[in-house]
Amino acid sequence: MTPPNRRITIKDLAARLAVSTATVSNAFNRPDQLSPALRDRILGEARAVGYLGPDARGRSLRTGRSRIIAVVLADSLTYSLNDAVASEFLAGVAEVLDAHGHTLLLLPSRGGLRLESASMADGFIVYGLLPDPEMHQQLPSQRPLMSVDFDLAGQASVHIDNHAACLTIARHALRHRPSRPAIINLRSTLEPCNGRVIDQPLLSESQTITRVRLTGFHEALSEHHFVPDEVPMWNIEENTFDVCAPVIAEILDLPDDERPDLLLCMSDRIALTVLTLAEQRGLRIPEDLRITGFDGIAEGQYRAPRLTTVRQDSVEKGRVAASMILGLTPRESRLLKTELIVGETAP
Amino acid sequence: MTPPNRRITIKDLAARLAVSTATVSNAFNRPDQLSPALRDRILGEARAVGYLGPDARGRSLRTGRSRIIAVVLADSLTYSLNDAVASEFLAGVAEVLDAHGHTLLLLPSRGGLRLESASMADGFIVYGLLPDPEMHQQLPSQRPLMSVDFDLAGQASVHIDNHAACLTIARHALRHRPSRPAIINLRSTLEPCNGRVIDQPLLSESQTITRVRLTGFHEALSEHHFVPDEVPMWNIEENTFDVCAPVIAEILDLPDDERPDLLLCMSDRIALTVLTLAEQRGLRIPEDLRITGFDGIAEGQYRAPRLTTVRQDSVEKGRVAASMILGLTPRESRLLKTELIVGETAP
DNA sequence: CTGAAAGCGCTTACAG
DNA sequence: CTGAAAGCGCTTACAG
Repeated sequence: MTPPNRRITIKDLAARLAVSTATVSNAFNRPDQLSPALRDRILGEARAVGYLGPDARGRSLRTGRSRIIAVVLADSLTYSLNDAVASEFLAGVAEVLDAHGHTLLLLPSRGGLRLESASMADGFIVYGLLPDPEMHQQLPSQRPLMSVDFDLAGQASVHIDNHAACLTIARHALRHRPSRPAIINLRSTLEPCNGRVIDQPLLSESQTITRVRLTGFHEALSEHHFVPDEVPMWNIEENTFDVCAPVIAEILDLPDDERPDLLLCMSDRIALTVLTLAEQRGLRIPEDLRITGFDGIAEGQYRAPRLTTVRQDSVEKGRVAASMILGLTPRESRLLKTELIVGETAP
Repeated sequence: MTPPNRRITIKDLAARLAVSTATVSNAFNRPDQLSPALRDRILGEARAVGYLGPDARGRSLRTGRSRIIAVVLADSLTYSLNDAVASEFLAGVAEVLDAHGHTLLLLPSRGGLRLESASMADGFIVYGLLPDPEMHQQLPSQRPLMSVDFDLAGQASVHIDNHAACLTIARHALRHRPSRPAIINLRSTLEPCNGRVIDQPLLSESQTITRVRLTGFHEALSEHHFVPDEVPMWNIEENTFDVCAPVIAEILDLPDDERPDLLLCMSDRIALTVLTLAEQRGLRIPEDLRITGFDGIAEGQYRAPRLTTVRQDSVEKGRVAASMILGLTPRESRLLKTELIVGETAP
């Protein structure tokens, strides 16, 4: 009898049944390679002794494949898991992986990639701009890699058209001409800045999609005869209520004749924080303040007033990325559609 | 020269440097086992040829450890990733794993466990009640296993005291005596039911924590001289806005003299949906309708009116589960504290 | 301080 | 239809 504590292997099973390990393996993996009777005998014995099937460690070493796909998250795991946009993206990835017998490994990128387990994965999806641009070179170069929401030299990527989306929503918002439009950026400055942006240098368009969004806003402002450089801007370092709140309080607490009456926000999280703080201050939306967001998260739509925003289909983004990494879809860069949602915060 | 396409191994490196594979391995894993000079030479050559370090597949087969911990999610991955409570839990797990050089594998439980990759993991955290109670037997029995928010025979678990928490919040809510209290359950019926619960049999306390919550509500109602069985109950099958909304609309659209004036909800998601739909109908909160939630998610607090609810620290729950599975904390069942949060929906 | 050798559990061409 | 054998990449006692 196999001692209960020891792990049971294909070899044990083969010995008990006086067949070869190849036959046991075939019983699990290639039913056509042995007679049904023998297969039943093997699977029956496996059940009887509590053998759950070939161990993934041996299998992955032998075959070179683990059926694990890693998503490398530029932001911390804590942030990513609590952010609606990132969560939807992951749900889309997981959905496709699951449907094709793969599982999802979550890899943080802070403090260097954790190569030990990373080298387990069959492919990598890098989500969002990595803190260190060289970091992707720490990933096994022979395995498929793709990026989402930013570009990695020579790799396929999935994007939305941030410029067009921002142009569209800003044009919509500006049809009702504001007296004092303003912009709230998300991580757009070269150096961290949580507050008003005056002369701080900004990241370039190739460095962050939020800079591309800014260009879209600016273009629409120009069309409406505002001078983009004169439109006040604030910047926010992390897309969470706690980090947004003080900056937004600063904006809303400006004297009435300085307080913006249109806020173009780079995320729904920012816009929702504006909404909450504005309501607390008794400002009327949209009469006193018009607000636009970006992303189209559920929280912005399942409330009154609903957010005017651009919906990006993050779930679909995840599905596309997963399909490509599994090779179900040709690995080529894709641009996904966005949709203007007109809510009550900027009708 | 190693052909560029072929994976580089410790063996290649050893050959190039005319040392043994043991020494190359030691250069990466046990710096004290070789001279600094030799180590530098090895690591330098590794960098030069693009060798990223020992492959996890070989290592995990040899050592029997992968530094991967799997979280088995009772609900679908899509739901779990988009649910605030589950996301916070995962964030807590990920935080501790990350700090200790481990990574997180997400395993859905629908349609049977995906053993192929599951057998890779060093340990398992099962979150929420599995669809099939026998399912955990499909997990390797030699590796650590623990359950969260439900019990698995003979395994450690992490819980909150749902009974006490619900007793506390219901007592608070009932201090202002309602005319028509009612309860909105979450997945408490034996057969799926999305609507009013009249005679449907309920799950037992050992089957679901929501039944335990119900008992807490009932106890407080009794104390306040209500007859629990006469207090109307509704049930909701999935904790999402879309599934909640029709049931809640049905409740709020009752004639004024039948509509509850206190709704004890088993989750913040339910309570927030009540709030949104009540506001749309022009009901005054809390004058016309008092609402309590459960969970204490951010979305319920970063708004006006804030939800009266019980805060459970899901992040901490994740941290505790991860610490135990890694063996940093003794693997024994734990009961975490909860806290009553008095917001404006039931002052 | 360094190396030769065994073996983790598995799958796969190949031979019979 | 079945089995003997090789080898995936690695680490670890052990010998020198």
